[in-house]
Amino acid sequence: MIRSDIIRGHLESIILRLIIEKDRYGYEISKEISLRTNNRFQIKEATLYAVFQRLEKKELIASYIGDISHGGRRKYYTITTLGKAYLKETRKEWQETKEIIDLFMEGLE
Amino acid sequence: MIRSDIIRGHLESIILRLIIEKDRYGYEISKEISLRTNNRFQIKEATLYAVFQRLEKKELIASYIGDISHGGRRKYYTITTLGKAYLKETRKEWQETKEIIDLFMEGLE
DNA sequence: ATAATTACTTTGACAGATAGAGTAATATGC
DNA sequence: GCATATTACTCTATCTGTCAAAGTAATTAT
Repeated sequence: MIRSDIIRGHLESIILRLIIEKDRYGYEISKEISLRTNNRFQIKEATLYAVFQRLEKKELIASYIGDISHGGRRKYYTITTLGKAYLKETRKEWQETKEIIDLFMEGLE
Repeated sequence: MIRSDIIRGHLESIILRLIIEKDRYGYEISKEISLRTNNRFQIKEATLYAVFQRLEKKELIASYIGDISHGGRRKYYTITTLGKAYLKETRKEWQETKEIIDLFMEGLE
């Protein structure tokens, strides 16, 4: 399992990325992250819902109550125009971050 | 300037990397980071010295007082065997982190 | 029935980053 | 000679993000 300090700062992007593909609900996103990373990273529930709150407050996502299947009522999230712009921005930032960290992680042996 | 949440988790590695090249003191490391990143990242003083404390506590570095030139007395840091091993480990971890985040940052448009 | 699974929420604690203020010595400009 | 800048480190208080833990609630499987 990858350390959370390392993923920290990318959680918003990861979640936005999954929501831009289609509207999704929390539990689904949690499972999808585990699936795509082969369990190398698992988001904790409390963290996930905290991120949702932040994103919604910043109006990068919006939510609506969906159907109540398989137990709990699902709360779906959809990305806003602002959210799409933000995601695009973070993708650029990620490229730059890689460059910078590689400066220190590469070379030497 | 790159967000600190994104560098968080790599600070220890960055500092160890600079110290493995040669013994260095705090102020020097701070300047060196700004220099190598073209000011795209600057470590804050308080952060730097907090990292030193953590690293020393974990015995990844050791320190000694150096000559008192240009003002304040310099405190030099040197990497330990444990620190070298740790650094090697984090380099592997960084490769994996890139893979994982790229999973979400690539594709799509 | 009851256990497991799906699904979301809230609270409190903790770790790491950092602003801000302080200490202290040397170097530079006038 | 004196003020200011620069070098160099330290400490405290605060903020933010992560997450353990516990709870609520409905559905599905045994």
